[in-house]
Amino acid sequence: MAKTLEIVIDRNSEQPLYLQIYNQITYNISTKKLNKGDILPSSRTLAEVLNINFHTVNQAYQKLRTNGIIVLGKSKKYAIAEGNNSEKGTKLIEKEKDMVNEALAMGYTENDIIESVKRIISSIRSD
Amino acid sequence: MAKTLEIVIDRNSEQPLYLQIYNQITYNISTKKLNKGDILPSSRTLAEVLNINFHTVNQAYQKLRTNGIIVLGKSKKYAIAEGNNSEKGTKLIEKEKDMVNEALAMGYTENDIIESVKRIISSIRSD
DNA sequence: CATATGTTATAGTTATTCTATAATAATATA
DNA sequence: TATATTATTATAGAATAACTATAACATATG
Repeated sequence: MAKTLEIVIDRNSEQPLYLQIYNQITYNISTKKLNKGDILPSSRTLAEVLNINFHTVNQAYQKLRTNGIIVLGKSKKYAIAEGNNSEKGTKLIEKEKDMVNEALAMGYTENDIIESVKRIISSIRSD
Repeated sequence: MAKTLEIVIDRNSEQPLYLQIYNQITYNISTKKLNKGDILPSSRTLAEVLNINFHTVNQAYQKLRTNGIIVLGKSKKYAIAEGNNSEKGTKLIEKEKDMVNEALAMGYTENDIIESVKRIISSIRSD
């Protein structure tokens, strides 16, 4: 069952719990701690581990599913998607736009932003 | 007073009103529709134009101020900040990380992401 | 059959967001 | 000086989102 999935939730974060789960699962995927085909723990199991309600985990799973990041097998278990889902990214583009605008308004130059993104990608790659 | 500030709010958006205002002001700045030193409309005035409560506008202004994007002059009016505020960006980096992780998990390659950011920057520059 | 799973439904609580008023202090303006 | 405009603070309430608690159902697994 599921690799040991490292998720830490912070109840004092301004970020909703379900988004914390969502983001940390994408992190686990991009750092190859989770790989294509890997099975996720059931929402009830993960909820118990994290000491939260299973509906909250479900909310994260639904968002991952909507974005094509995980898929439900006929075994009724969620797994990391095999395929590419680059067509699903309209909301992602919107987020990128907001992020870029914010950075520019803060005084970052175009180069600053690109270098920053490159640095982030490298640091993720080395995790 | 204040350049004609183009802000459109969408009450059906999933994004809170104050964030819509925040994001659109950063957009106006990065597209040079607002420039350093330009004065923003008072929170009451903008609230009336947008047909929302002035506290909501205030929330956006406070966030802009916290991020060093606008400053309050002794005239009691908010203006676009003159200086660079690149040191304020720790939350921005967190957002970038989440964005990059999400993109990687969706199947974007590193190059996809960088190209996407470059494309967004270009499109903003040409607005 | 018994268990584990996702899904749906209902209900309630808590937190966030948005609104509505009012008051105060500081600045600008007539 | 007096009036108006501004940000700020303080309350309070309404509306929405997030989180929790149970229960029930269908399906797949062992």
